[in-house]
Amino acid sequence: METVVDIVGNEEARVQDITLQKTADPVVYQLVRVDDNGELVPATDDEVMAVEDLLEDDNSKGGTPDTGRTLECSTSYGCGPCGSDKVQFNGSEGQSQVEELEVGPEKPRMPPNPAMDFVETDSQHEERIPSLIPNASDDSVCQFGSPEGCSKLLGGTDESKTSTSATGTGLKPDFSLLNGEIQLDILSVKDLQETFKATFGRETSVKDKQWLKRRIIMGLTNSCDFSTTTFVIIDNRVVKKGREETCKTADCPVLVDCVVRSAMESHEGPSTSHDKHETHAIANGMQIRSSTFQENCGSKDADTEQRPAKRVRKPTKRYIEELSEGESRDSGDKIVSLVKHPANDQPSAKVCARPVQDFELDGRCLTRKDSLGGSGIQVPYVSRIRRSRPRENFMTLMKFQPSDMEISSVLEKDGVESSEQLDKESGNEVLKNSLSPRWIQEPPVASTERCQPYTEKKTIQLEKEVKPKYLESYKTSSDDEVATVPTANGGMRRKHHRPWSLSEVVKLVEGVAKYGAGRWSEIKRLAFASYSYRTSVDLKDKWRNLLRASLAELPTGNGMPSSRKQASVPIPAPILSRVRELADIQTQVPPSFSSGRLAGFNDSNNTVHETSPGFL
DNA sequence: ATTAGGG
DNA sequence: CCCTAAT
Repeated sequence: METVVDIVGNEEARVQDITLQKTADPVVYQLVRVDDNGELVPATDDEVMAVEDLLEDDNSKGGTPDTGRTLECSTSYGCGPCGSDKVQFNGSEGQSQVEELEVGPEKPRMPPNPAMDFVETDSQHEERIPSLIPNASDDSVCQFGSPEGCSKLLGGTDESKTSTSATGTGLKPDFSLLNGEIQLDILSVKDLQETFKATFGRETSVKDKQWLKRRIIMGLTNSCDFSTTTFVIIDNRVVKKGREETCKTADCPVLVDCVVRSAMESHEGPSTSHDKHETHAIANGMQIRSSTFQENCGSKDADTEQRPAKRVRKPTKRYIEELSEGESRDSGDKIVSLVKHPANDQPSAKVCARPVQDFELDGRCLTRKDSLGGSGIQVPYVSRIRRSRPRENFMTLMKFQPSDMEISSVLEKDGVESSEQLDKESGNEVLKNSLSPRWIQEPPVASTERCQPYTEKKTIQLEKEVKPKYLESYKTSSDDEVATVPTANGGMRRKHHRPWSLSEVVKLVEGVAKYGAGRWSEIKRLAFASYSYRTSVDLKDKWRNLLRASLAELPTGNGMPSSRKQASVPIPAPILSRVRELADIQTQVPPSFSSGRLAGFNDSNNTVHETSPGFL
């Protein structure tokens, strides 16, 4: 049994590129897996994430961006006669399988571009991606789709196909400059690199003129058609074309080879033909795909390139936008909101507090088609944001850390930072390095490792021990949407009570300290950007409650037990006292009243001061 | 659209 | 939390 992963619709068949695009554009992934029955099954969220992790890891490793890469996954599969697992990724544009099929015929008019050549450059540069792929069991693989602006996606998946729109738009400013390849020939490497940059918006370190030329030409031409690149990962290895050998070796039961190739590559030249074949053979399950691939390219032409035309990479809409506008995030936000997953309600443009974070979020739009066959509904979601219940996690943490000490220390730090930190700790985190499912972090080392020797590529392991149940729970827990429920009187009511986590409370307190009570919208925007739920009204209400709680606590004397309701999340005394202080400050505006205790807070702008520990 | 308050 | 009045 082999597992095949098809990545269709990548703008380019290189993982690296995909990775890059992720940061540059919202990327839409479609992950579909072919199960044992040969049915297309939507990949699970975890699988999608796994793929993302893979990509991210790869990216972080930092290879040369421009070099081709090979994705290799070593997974250990049993040798048994298992059905093949296939996973397909389709670009947003492509409709899953259907799309693939079309591909061949569809593109009669291939541009003459040079194919991309991984091969040329690649071989030297190959790198392995550290990632993962999972286990053999039934589902595993993932596929990445072509990155595209989400907006595009949303708008219509087919844009890409219709070369027109995309192309037409702003992508080509450079074109004029360069008039075709002719000029490219006389350019120096440096110039080519410049051009490359101008064309693709990113630097390249590649010095190979040919390569650069091709890329540039592609970039320019590309607009006209959409590129569907297919990566085929067979077993776990992704190989570029030309690596037949590896493929062959694949038969080794344990070790699987995943071959990734771009569709174009398969067409490539002379030697290619048989390559395809092999690939084909190798991946029994996937015949369809491979065949389709081949078809695609047919004509090639004038290019200096010998290879049949590869599909050209079509710059994504977003990419174009970025080039022209230079603005990165807004589309992302829009998209997100469209999708209804307001990870961040407010762009929080004013604050630079956490641009990076936001960007990360925005930049990634994950969409999955739930339906098989590509006709389905797209279920978009922001990928990496795993929202779990902060509170639970937090509480867990708290168990180990005496609340008072912990909190106070946290408070001592700068407000924002501390709160963010808390967040991370609480598992709300968006950052990838935050706690992620263990299956990603602790890959079960597969027995397959041994087989690896084949290539120099690095292997990645995709963990796929995700169990269905786990997944289920995951899904349910991750819905951070503000689920609303129609009420009898016709209004909408929030479905779930969202207990305030300590971290949220801390944030709120900090926010009040910084911006002042009453400026809820500000606090909301600045301090609660990551909590899309929690409206400014919520903040206000919570503050009110906190205030009450803090006051209730004062009367040391007596009746505390009955009068005071225990909040679901006990608010640490230090925080309550802090609340009190803030309240005092607010009300006692007059500076005249600066007692020693309040000294630090006289100024409303005041950030947390670290003095007087006793204070907190 | 945001706030303050009451329920 | 929701709802509403007042800004």
